[in-house]
Amino acid sequence: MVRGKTELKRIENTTSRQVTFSKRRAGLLKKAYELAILCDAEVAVIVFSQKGKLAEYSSKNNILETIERYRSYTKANGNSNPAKQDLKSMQNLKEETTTLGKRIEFLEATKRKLLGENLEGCSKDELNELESKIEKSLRNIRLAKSRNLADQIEKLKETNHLLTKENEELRVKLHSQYNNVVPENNDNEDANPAHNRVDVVTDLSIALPGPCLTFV
Amino acid sequence: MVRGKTELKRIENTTSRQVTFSKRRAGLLKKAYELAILCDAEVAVIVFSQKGKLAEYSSKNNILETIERYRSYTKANGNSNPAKQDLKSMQNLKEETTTLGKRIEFLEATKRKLLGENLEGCSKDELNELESKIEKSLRNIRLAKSRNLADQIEKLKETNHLLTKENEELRVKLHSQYNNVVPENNDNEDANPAHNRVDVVTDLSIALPGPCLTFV
DNA sequence: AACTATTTATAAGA
DNA sequence: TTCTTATAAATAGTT
Repeated sequence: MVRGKTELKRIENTTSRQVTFSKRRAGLLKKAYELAILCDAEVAVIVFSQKGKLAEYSSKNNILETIERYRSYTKANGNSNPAKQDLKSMQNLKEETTTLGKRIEFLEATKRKLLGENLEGCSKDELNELESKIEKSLRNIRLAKSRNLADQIEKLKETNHLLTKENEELRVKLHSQYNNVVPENNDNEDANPAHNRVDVVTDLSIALPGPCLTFV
Repeated sequence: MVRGKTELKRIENTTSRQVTFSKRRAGLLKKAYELAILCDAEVAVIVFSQKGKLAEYSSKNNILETIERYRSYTKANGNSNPAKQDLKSMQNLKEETTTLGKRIEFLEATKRKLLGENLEGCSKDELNELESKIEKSLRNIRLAKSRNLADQIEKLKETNHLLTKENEELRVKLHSQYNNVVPENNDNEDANPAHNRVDVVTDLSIALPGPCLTFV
């Protein structure tokens, strides 16, 4: 690898993954070829791209020879269930994979354009359309973010409300049981009621035995 | 290869052939592994040494999976007896369409998100990431638009320049052949030189017989 | 198995 | 896709 060594993990960018795939596939097949020639070895390589495209290398005339040798070697043969299938449905399935492959290609191209990549071939009209789509998308995303924040605030308020109520109840309870232990806090300089509540709870945890409320 | 590049032919010295085999076999398997990881490809490698020792690499749990996929792929391409087909191949093809279908589903979901649709299930982090991607995309699209416009302007200027020259030549020609027919236009009130040129050409088409310049 | 001088492979950019 | 180029990786011959 080169130009800042690559980490050994899936390349996320589709384009560069495909380019790297082409190059490395060629490299792998070349290495296989050299190994076979230089060392007189029997070598078979099978590669399927993500789109399902096949590439292969075989030092034999037919790669199936090597595969058969492999089967014998591993004694894993003896499968070959000779149940037969209809040619027509086979062809249909093959056509289907082709169709699906094309759709994947198309979707990947669309995705790249939406991400603002590979825009070289786009006409003015295409660019304008793309721009308005992306602007709309951005509005939607920001809307979703706002909603997300609003929801969060709503939930926090609710929690806050519940806590306040609970707190109030506790305070009342305390007041009735330990009439003179809990300070009224009327003179407390901190005007933030939340702080007052925390103070009360803290006092509670000191004043009362057993489990107590804590804020997590 | 190194230290005076090796010729691509069988290494005759047995020892060095074996040593080279070990090194290169390791290299080949490593390359296969990297290709599978980096490019998310399905790779199978089988190597038999001259002594018949087996080495293999497979990106799947079992190399037979890839071998079966290979069989299906080549059969589906019509490389085998068209009358009968193998059940296994059929199953593999079905699996393949399922895999491709899943990828399509994923790509379509990605596309919808990029278009700002179906954002309900997104977390805050997802939304932020999406937003920055889309902002980047918008910048790229606008850049492409600017380039597009700049190109257009450049081309128009060029055309303009050519037309001006052509026009000038025609005017000279006219002047020499019909000395008194073409007006000098010195008193023309329109200060726009482009308009002057069009006037001249228009005059030309009226004054002369035969084919004339037209602007398309 | 290590070393190291060179050749190869290849990532990024055009 | 193909070309170029800078740099990482592979490896032939040696120890």
